[in-house]
Amino acid sequence: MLSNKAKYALRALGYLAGKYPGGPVQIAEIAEQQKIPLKFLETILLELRKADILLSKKGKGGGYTLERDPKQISVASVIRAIDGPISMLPCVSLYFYKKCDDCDETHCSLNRVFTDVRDATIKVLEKKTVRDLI
Amino acid sequence: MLSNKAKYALRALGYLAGKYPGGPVQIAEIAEQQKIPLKFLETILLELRKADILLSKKGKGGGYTLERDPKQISVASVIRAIDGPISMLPCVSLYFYKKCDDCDETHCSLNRVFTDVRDATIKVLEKKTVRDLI
DNA sequence: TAATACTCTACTAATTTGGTAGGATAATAA
DNA sequence: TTATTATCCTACCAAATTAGTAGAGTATTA
Repeated sequence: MLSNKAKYALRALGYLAGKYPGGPVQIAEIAEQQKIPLKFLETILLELRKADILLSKKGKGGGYTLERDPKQISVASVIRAIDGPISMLPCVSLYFYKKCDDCDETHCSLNRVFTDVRDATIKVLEKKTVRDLI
Repeated sequence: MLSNKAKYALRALGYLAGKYPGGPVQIAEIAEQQKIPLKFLETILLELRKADILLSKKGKGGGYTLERDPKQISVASVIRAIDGPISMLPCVSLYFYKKCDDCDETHCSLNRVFTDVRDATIKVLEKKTVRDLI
């Protein structure tokens, strides 16, 4: 399951995609329009900026904009930035790999099964973009 | 991510599949062979029995056996029994559906995206069985 | 009737989730 | 230069979930 945080992130990005290209949009506007708690959204957008998904501008007339065209931002990258791994097991994760301590991966049947699951899931999530969230 | 509990469940079922068909296998044997905490495994196997995945027999010579042929037990059904939903959003879940309170599903873009993700993931998980976990 | 092995309820500690508070910093404009 | 705007950042907190453990109860068999 996606966390609430990731859901908010995707909703916020969909909103920004709807305004792309265009000037900076303020957190407060996104929070109000998408009904997301303002302070929570602050921390979320900050993370998305650190993940090179958003650009920010401070001061009057400031706000957030997408770092690039909505079609170039995959849903997979957003989930990874907020929730971390997409895979169902650490030992099959591409971006958050972690060795199992109690199995040999070349022979582990769980590893084999969940590698296939990962491939199927990620194939869809890499193809879907923020453009699809408008 | 799968919970530890689900991982243990799958490992235990893989072990039982390796002995199928055959007499009852005791919790203690599974726990030792698969290095799963005994008392934790007790609660897990109980849940799998209640989900009609395992049969149990009490008393001397008792233990657990698969309820049916390993090929007839999907990995999807095991995950659902232990962790619950496989989908990434409650509003696209087939077995654990829950309405979003803040979006109209027929028009919600998140719903559309994660329905496709669900279909891809579940297609694999329904095809994989406990037989693949031996 | 004693031993075996699952059953069940309840409890606990650690981690994660879903936020909030409040001040710091940077940009703009009067 | 100073007020205003809006993001940045650290720290905190409560509730929920996860990962187990404890211990007594029940059914089966020999």
